[in-house]
Amino acid sequence: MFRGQFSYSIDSKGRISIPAKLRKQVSPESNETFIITQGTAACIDIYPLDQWQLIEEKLLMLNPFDPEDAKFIRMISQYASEDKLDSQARILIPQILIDYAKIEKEVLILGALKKIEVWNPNVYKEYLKQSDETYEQIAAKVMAK
Amino acid sequence: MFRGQFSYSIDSKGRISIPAKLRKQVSPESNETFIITQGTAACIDIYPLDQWQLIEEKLLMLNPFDPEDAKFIRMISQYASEDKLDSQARILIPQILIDYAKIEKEVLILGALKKIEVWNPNVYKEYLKQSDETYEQIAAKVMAK
DNA sequence: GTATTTTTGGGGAGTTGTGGGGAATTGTGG
DNA sequence: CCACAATTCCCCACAACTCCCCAAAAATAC
Repeated sequence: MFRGQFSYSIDSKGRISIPAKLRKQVSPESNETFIITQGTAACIDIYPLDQWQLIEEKLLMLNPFDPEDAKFIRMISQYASEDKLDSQARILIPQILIDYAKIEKEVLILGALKKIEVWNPNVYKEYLKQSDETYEQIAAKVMAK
Repeated sequence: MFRGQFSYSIDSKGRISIPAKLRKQVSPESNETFIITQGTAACIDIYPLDQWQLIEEKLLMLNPFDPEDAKFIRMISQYASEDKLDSQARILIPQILIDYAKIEKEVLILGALKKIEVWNPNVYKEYLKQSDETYEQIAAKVMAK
């Protein structure tokens, strides 16, 4: 399970180191392979291979000849790219996702249970501000389920 | 499994390179052979041979004397053409499909799980706009299943 | 304070994407 | 059956990009 936040940087080739603490949580089955994709928020999501396969299983149950299902498949697949860590434990982020998440130099890496999120630190700050509800209120609501 | 999007171009002879990342996902049984056919959306579908054979199995179970079944069989078969990659990993797209998908010079290649789709980038942009739902909403719906 | 691990930077070989020449094949009309 | 045109197929070439490796700097552990 991924936890915590880390301030890192992205280099001129679009690579980001995966923090050592997070790396240790990745299951060996994933074999240092990750799927990088568009986050549902304004960030980049990084899934270990085994976690992503759970998502793909659901996509495979859809009917590709149904227009609506086909659209889901396109929207979810279009930004997904697979990559292995290089010998320095870095991962290459596709330019299209760097643009989507408005990432420049500094990045904020968040451990989010089953996945890892990569944010522009300023965008994340704004995102937290947007909500009218406090952490306390949100917690009460979510944890009541 | 095919994933991701790639901006490529079609050359004056109607050939398109299959992105290396997608090529690596093709099973060896398909032996670099693909079926190119009309997509159900405004695009061109490219199936590796082994995947296409699965579709043909389903088509064979249809009743060719049922008017609706027969029509579907005609429509999906009429433009289907088989081709192998050339030594530069390109395939030739039949002119009739280039016209159907309104492809000019730039093409957007989408990995869509079991098949590869080829779009005119502008047509695809319009197609995505038609949806009222955001990526976030669609993801929530699919993953709830 | 030293040794090890972790993060960041960059050079260079190999692969990939694009363009086009020319031989072989196909189809058409005489 | 042959000649011609058009198309298809196979090959070579090159620029751009990727990926792999080495290495320094910083942080952490001992």
